[in-house]
Parts: sequence; structure tokens; C-alpha cells
Amino acid sequence: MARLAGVSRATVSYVLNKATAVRISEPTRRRVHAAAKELGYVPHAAARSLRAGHSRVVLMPAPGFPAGPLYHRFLGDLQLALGRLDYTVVQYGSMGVDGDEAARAWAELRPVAVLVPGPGLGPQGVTVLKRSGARAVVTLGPRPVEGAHALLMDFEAVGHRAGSHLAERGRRRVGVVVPEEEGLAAFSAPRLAGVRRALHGTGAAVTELPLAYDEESAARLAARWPGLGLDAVFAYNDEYAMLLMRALQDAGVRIPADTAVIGADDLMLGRLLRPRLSTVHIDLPSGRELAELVDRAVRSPGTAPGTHEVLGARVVPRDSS
Amino acid sequence: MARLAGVSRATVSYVLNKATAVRISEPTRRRVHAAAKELGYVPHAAARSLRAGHSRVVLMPAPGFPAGPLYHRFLGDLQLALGRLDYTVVQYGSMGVDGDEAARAWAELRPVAVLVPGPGLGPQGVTVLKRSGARAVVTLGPRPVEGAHALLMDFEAVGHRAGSHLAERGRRRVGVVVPEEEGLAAFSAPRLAGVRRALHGTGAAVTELPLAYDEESAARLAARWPGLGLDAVFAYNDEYAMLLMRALQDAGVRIPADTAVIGADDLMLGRLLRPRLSTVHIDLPSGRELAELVDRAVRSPGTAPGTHEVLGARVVPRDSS
DNA sequence: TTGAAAGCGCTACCAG
DNA sequence: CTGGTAGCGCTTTCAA
Repeated sequence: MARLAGVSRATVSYVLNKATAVRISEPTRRRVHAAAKELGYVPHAAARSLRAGHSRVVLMPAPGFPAGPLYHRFLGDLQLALGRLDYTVVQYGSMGVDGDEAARAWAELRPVAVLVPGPGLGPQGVTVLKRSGARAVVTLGPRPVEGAHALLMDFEAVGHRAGSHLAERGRRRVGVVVPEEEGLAAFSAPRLAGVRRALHGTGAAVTELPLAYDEESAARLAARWPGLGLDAVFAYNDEYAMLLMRALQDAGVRIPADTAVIGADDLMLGRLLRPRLSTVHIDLPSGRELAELVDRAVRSPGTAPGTHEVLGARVVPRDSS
Repeated sequence: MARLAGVSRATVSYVLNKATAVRISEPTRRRVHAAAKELGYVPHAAARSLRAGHSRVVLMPAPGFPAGPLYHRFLGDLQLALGRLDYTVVQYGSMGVDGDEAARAWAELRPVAVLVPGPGLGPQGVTVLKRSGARAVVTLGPRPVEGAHALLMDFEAVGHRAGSHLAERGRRRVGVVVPEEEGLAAFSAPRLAGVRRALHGTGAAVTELPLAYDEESAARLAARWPGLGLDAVFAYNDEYAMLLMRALQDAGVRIPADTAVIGADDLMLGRLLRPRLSTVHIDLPSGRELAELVDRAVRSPGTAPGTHEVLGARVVPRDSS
């Protein structure tokens, strides 16, 4: 490349990186740019970061659980915000392998920061990543992990809000939907626990309701409904809530008269049902905030990792409860 | 690393890559493995692919348009399948930049293959990628691109199926929802065209209906409904269909008596509405198939890029039409 | 069976 | 102002 522009490789590097320390003559500059354009020259990221000793890659393993629209919007924001700070966000598909084992694969890319959604990463994995040069490891999940910054998504609070709401409405026999789908346990368990805590000491009873995300499973559950004797149900999220609510209505259960239903996530679609679905609205941290946290952590890696409570949860009462 | 195991770097390389060409004594082997574990040694992917001259990275730019659950399932499959073939799938967040410009950024990573969802990549971009060493460039979109393998997602056919279905049902004044959201035009335009083609010569009229994905916009459209005089509507996809159908029902329009509604994508949620939503089911290619296509293309890069028709579309009539 | 050394593409220092 | 050059971590050929 340099040869064809008639200059040395160093000069090329200077020109393309707009190095300020050295001044390159305008004609040379032009020749370099022209040659680059003509050859379709593109710098080699691997070589660059090898030389530099660090990269600007922020690695985000793709979540191993079925993620909803909420998560995808958040992800988009985050990518945009990190992009503005000149990081390159890379989503790495490492499905099927568990965290600490996967961490090794992630470390091969020598990312400057790693954002791990969900549980699954242990202290071991954090160590591997840090040793490989990651200047920030951030977990987004229900529990903090030794050595990593934690964005604590307190799903227990989501359940707690839902439980309190139902109790306030005078409901005493509360069902809690627990998805049967793989990988959702880490999210459903705290929600269930939250409901239990909210109802503890009120004399209300909590019943666990396993449910797969298909009509048949919902119909089966609805058929058992009279025997269950429940006057309320917290349905994990809006999608399960919509599924269950429909099945209940088809089985002749009146909502909210016989049974109150509340979901979570505040999806637009829940507003379209009749009755309109009550829900727990969840405020994820904004992509911008997370991006800034990452940036701070990268710039001053000495700082002790902090734990931030980042989930706002509030009930949006509508007509189904 | 090598020093601490008491052997040379070459030996380390042999052991960790299980090189078959040379035989390493068992004790040495063990020493290397032990040292690697103790130091938490992880090979440096950049250095490796720099030396090798190529990588096993399959790059997939994150789509610049709001992607639905359909796409995310497909993506998961694909990652799994490519992972099995020992490729590393990397999703690159390059939102906001247009294809040919972004291609340059993608090329910096020297991926062995690039899968580009949606339109936006032109022949220029393909050239850049190929010159940078990509052995396969595959587009997943409405039109083929010069020089790239194309998986042709024929959304025109989706519209055509919907249009034919409505015509068969005797509908003559058909509305077609066109989302106002950014980036969806490339998908909605062919669907609209498909409806037009299906209805051409039947004497039926087609009306374009811009709609944003929120309740207010839907309510405004529903309020104009009587004046529009439509007896059917194809609502771009199930989500817009659900939104519009609810607004129409609230405005007193009977479905399907006054107006038939059909969506697309066959989301489970559509089945939960009353009346149950008719839809056009779309068969995406399986992740496994795409993975194999990529693998073939990588292994024999001489082959002329092919164009494959990969979208099965069929009407699933339910109660809303 | 192991070690020494070259070189992948790039940047940063230092000499011209 | 520009060019030569060392060296990032790794693999691979050649020699010992």
C-alpha cells in the first residue's frame, strides 16, 4: 500500500490516523488518501490492537435466554451510546456454554470491557477476563458477582410490587406463573420470591403455576382454574399474562371479577386487550447511563467495582386487576 | 508463559493447538497445560488471525430496523449452527451508518464471511469486503446485490398472498398499512406492491395507510375509517394488525363483517385476539441451512454467488378475514 | 522431541 | 518533515 503511494508505511499510518505530533505535507497527504481510496485500503483491526496492546471492543455475549423487546431496545440504545464514545460493541454468540467456560472464549478477543447479561458468570470468569486485560466487567443480573461492577436488576422488587398491588386490591389467594422455558428460572424465581415477601404476614396464600408459552399449556391451566380457587394471578410478564388471560376468558373466568391478572414489562400490546392488562412497568437503565459507567470504569480501572440498583419498578394499574 | 513452563513458545503453541504434525512428550504436555491453567493463559485471537492471515469470524451487522421475535429466533439458530461449524459469530452494532460506509468498518475486523440483513449494502460495499479478505458476503434482503450471495426474502410475495386472499373473500376496497417507522420502508414497499399486483385487473382498489406504532395514531386512522370506505386491510404485520384492529373495534367497526383484517408473521399473540387474527405465515430459512451455505461459500470462494429464494409465505386464515 | 527465528500489519520512537 | 525499524503474540518452517 505504502509503496504504491510512493511513501513509507509510517507516513501512511500518520496520515490515516491524523497524527498531530507530526506534520505531513499536503501533497503527500493527498497521495496517501488517493492511494488508499484506489486500493480500497482498510486498516487491519487485529494488527492495530495487537500493536496498541488494547482494543476498543466492548463485548456483550448474546443472552442465553429468550429476550423480549424491552431488552432489544435497551441494547440498541447502548450500542449507539457506546459508539458515540468510540467503542465498538460486539455481540458474541456463545450460546449453550456456561459463563465461566465461555469467559475464556470471550477473553480471546481481548475486549476492553465486557457486559454480561443475566446470571451465569462467576468470580472465576471475572478473574479470567480481568487477567486478559479487560478493564471493566459489568454484570447485568439479579446478583452481584465478586470483582465485577454490578447493575443489579432487582426482579424481586417487580414481584413485590405486583404482590402488594394485588393485596391492596383485597386479593388473598394469589397464583404466580413460572415459565417452563429454559433459562428463565433466574428471572422468575426472584419475581416469585417478591410476591411471597409482599404477601407474607397478610394471611394471603401464594400458589406456583408452571406454564409453557403455548396455547395448549394455557388451556390446561385454565381448565384446572376452578379447583385452584385463586382470585388473582401475577403472570411473570405481559406475554404470559396475555396468553393466560385469553385462556381464562375462554374457560369462562371473569377478569377481574373472578380473578385479577397482572403482568410485567408494560408492553404496548397489553393495552390492546379487553380488559386492558395491568402491569408492572420496568425502567431499565438508559443505554447512555450504562455507556458512561463503562467508560468511567475503563478510564480508571483502579476504582473498586460498585453495585448499582438500576431497576425502577412501578405498577401501572389498568382494568385487569 | 512459555518461560514459566520451562519450554519454548513453539512447544506451547503445539500443545494447545493439538498439532498432529509433531509429537510432544507427555510430561512436557502436562507441564504446559498446568502452566496455562495456573496463569489463566488465554490465546490472543488477534495475534492468531494476524499470523494465520484469516479469521473464523462471521460478521453480522445488527439490523438497523426494529426486528421482531421472528428474526431473533432465526438469529439464535444461526449462531448455534455456525458455532457447530467452528465459526465465531459476531454481531456488530453499526447503527446509524449506511451500508457502504459501514462496510469499511466491518472490513477492519477481517471477517471470513459477512451476513447482511436488510437492504443498504451496495456493490461498492461488497467489493470492499471481498478485497479485505471476506470469502463470502451474503445479503438477506429484498433484492440481490452484485457480487454477493443473496438470500432473497421476497416480501412482495407476502403482500401478494394477502391480497389474493382478500380478493378471494370478495373484498374490493383494500387498505394497506405502511408503517411510519424509520427503516421499515424497505420491507413495507414490496408488501404493498404485492397487494397491488394481486389486485391488479380485478377492479379492486388499493389505499395506502400510513400508521405509526402507537395507540394515538391508530385511533386517528380508525376515526377516518368510515370516510375511507374500506372493506379490508392488510396491516403490514401482526403487531400493526393488532394495534389497528383494536382501534377499529373501539371505533365501532365490526371485524370481519365491515372490514377484514389480515396481518403477517404469524405471531402467537395474534391467536389470542377476538376475532382471531388471520395472518401470512412466513418461513425463514433455517439457521442450519444458512450456516451450511456460508460454510460452502467459505470453502470454495471461486463459486459464483447464487441467488436463493428463501421465503415461504402462506396465508393462515383465521377469523378476522 | 524441542528451540530459534521469521513475519503477519500496524504504530511509535528515533535518526536523518 | 519523512523513512527505517522494533516489536505487539502468535504459528510455522527449519535446524539442532
